[in-house]
Amino acid sequence: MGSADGSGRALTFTEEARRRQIVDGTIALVAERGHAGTSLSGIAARAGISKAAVLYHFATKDAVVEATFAHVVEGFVAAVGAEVDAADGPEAMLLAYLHGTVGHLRRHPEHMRVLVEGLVDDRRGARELAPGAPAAAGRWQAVAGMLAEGQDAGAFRPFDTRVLAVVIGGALDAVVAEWLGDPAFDLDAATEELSASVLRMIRTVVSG
Amino acid sequence: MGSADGSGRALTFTEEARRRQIVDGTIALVAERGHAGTSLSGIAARAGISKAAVLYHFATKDAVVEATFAHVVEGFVAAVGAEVDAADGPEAMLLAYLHGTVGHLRRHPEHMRVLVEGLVDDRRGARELAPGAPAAAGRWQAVAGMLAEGQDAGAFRPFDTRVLAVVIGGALDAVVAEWLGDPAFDLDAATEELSASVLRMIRTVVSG
Amino acid sequence: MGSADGSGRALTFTEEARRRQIVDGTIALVAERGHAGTSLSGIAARAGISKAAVLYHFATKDAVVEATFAHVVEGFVAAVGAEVDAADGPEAMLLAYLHGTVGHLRRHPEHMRVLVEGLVDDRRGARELAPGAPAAAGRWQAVAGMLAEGQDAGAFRPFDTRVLAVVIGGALDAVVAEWLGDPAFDLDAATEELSASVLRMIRTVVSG
Amino acid sequence: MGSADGSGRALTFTEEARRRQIVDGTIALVAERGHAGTSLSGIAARAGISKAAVLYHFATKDAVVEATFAHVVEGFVAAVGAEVDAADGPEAMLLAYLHGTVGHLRRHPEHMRVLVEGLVDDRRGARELAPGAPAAAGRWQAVAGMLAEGQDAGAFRPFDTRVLAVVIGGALDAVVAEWLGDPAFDLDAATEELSASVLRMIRTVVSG
DNA sequence: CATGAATGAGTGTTCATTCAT
DNA sequence: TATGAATGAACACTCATTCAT
Repeated sequence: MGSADGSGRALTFTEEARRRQIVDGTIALVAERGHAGTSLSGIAARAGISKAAVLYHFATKDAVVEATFAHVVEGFVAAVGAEVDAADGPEAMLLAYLHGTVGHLRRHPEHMRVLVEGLVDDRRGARELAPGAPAAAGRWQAVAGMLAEGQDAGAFRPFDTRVLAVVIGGALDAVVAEWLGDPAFDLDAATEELSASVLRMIRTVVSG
Repeated sequence: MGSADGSGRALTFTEEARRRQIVDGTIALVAERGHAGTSLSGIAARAGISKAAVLYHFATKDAVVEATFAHVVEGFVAAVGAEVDAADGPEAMLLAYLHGTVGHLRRHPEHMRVLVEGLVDDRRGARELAPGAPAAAGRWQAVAGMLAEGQDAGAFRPFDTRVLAVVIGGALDAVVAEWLGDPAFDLDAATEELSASVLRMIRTVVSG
Repeated sequence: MGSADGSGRALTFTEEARRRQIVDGTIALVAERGHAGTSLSGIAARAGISKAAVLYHFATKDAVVEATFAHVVEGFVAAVGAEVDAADGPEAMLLAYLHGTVGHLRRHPEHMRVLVEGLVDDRRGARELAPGAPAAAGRWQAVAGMLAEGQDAGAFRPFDTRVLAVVIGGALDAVVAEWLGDPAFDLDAATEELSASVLRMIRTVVSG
Repeated sequence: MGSADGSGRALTFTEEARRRQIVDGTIALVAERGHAGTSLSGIAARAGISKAAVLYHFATKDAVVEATFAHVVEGFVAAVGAEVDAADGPEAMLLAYLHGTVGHLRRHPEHMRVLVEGLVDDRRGARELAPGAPAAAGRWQAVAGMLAEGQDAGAFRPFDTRVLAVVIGGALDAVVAEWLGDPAFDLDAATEELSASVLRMIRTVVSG
């Protein structure tokens, strides 16, 4: 059955390297053709190994996709988390989140599609990446947390934190997606505009 | 050859009914499984007819998908357009757009996924619904127009209209998507919150 | 069941006209795309009527093909037969056959492919036009007859008439086919060369 | 991706064997039902493997057909070429060609149809075996060469070599086809008669 | 540790044919 | 007399998966 089990046994160094190679190929492929256009043989070709080899390391194509998603999310959380942690106060944290997200995705545009096409149950019960569905239900829970903190500190006006997290998150995603679809789109300026708009949304006092 | 021509000749009543039946089935299927999970046989089964019968009416699976997309967009534009047209002034129009969109999608939740997975040219030149891509490049152009009008009228502060259209559109989509993923989500309250937030974003003067 | 029966009932004038229209379309289509590329809908489109209408007049696609073949053979036999009948003596008749065939096919190049792809039993027992098979077994029986006459008259040397009929027929077909494949091929000159060669083959005395 | 690449890498022994098995099945099928009646599933069934397995080894059905054609031509050219090369002088070479062809096709009657249905570009640009078309335009170019040599040597009378090559080739094909359609046909006697007739056609001096 | 070989289920599409009208 | 509507069977091809080696 190979080593693609969930037994928790430590992976060898080579093993780990192969998995990375496969995951990286998957990211690139999804970025190019979307999830629907990403076949196992495509992944294998990208990684320079055989289809069977991929399944030796991952048991299932779905497992590859899940691992890829996990890897991307992990990187995202780490990068943005670091920036957020370095910020002081709810507002600075929120801005750090916005800038951190944009910065990370600008550095890794191939991660965008993997990230945005959330995990969803398809008809066969298998898990599949699909669009238009809220990824993992709580994609913007971190944002909601910051908003709540800001409210507690009296810096933000009263509002439903879940709703505003969704609003801010959706706006953020849309801005990055716009840039992805049209590289001429000025992402920096847009991020500034977004930040300003978000502050207006949440601040208790807004000055012209 | 069937009647799946583009000759513009008027369709018979029965023909029109069958096409609707097929399009409706496709909408339902896309809502359930997404575009990637929507096969011709699935569509046929949904409509209670054979695969060949679907292709008798539509020449190609792509034609079915395109017709479905067109039908959904048409309905959306008609519904929201009517509400917007009935509104007075840029701000009212924008709010009408928000409420109109939410209202329409609440009445037709199955339309959401068809709408959000925009038409995109895939690698083989064929047209295919794909996620994460700004549908038809100008999905929020109407919003941008209202924003520009509001600025001209001096009611809105200065900002890049394209960027704010994207921000507002993204937020709107996200709110509806959240409700779709969790029917317990209070869509009405969220829409109010969204409206208030959007007004704060764009108004020259913001009061409490 | 329509009128496509073999009851021998006289066909109405309109009926006859429709059948001709269908047969003519089939000839054109076979000439363009070969038998394999000739579908019922192609035939119908060519004739400007519906698929069902074709089958109203012909019961079966195979029947259309057979009728087409019969029509073409009939025309061929009539044309060449007339020229042969007008000739005097076995040698003149044979030359008339060669020139008659070439002339007829030059006037009706679309008939060539219908003629050359002989009738053959395919796997399902249905009759189908297929290449490389001797059409109707006795395609060159007429030639064999002339050869026998010439031998009886002492004008031709002794040889197996069936074999030489096959040889002459094959050569004739090949010459016409060459012209069909390359219109620059000088068919008149080739026919002269063919005639001269055939005479050398069969004459008792050969001069020069 | 299978091994159906054109990379020129050497094929494994087993791989080569499978390909032969598939090609042989295709030859048999074409002989039985003609190219039009030769489907991928037919080929697979003949080879005792699944459709997918055939496509594992050959990328495309067209590739199977092309490989089959190439294999048959190769065998034909090798066999006839050897006999021709062993002959001395244009006349002997020509006779060797006739006897070589007949002998080879008698030993491999299934090759006839593959050989005679030449490679032709069909309307969709794909390559397909089609009837009635001069295979590869120069199917009898070798014959034309021998005829020219004979003329240069003064052994053959003057004539257009292309035309006589077509005539001789057509006659040869027809003789073999006649035998194929009727095994009772005495192929040896026919070949002798053909040879004699051809010599009469081309020799400067004809005796008796 | 990795692969070549194979497969069954499924893809969209074409085809000749049927039948109610 | 003709057709619009529908269909089942077949078509070439793709896919994720299995398994002996």
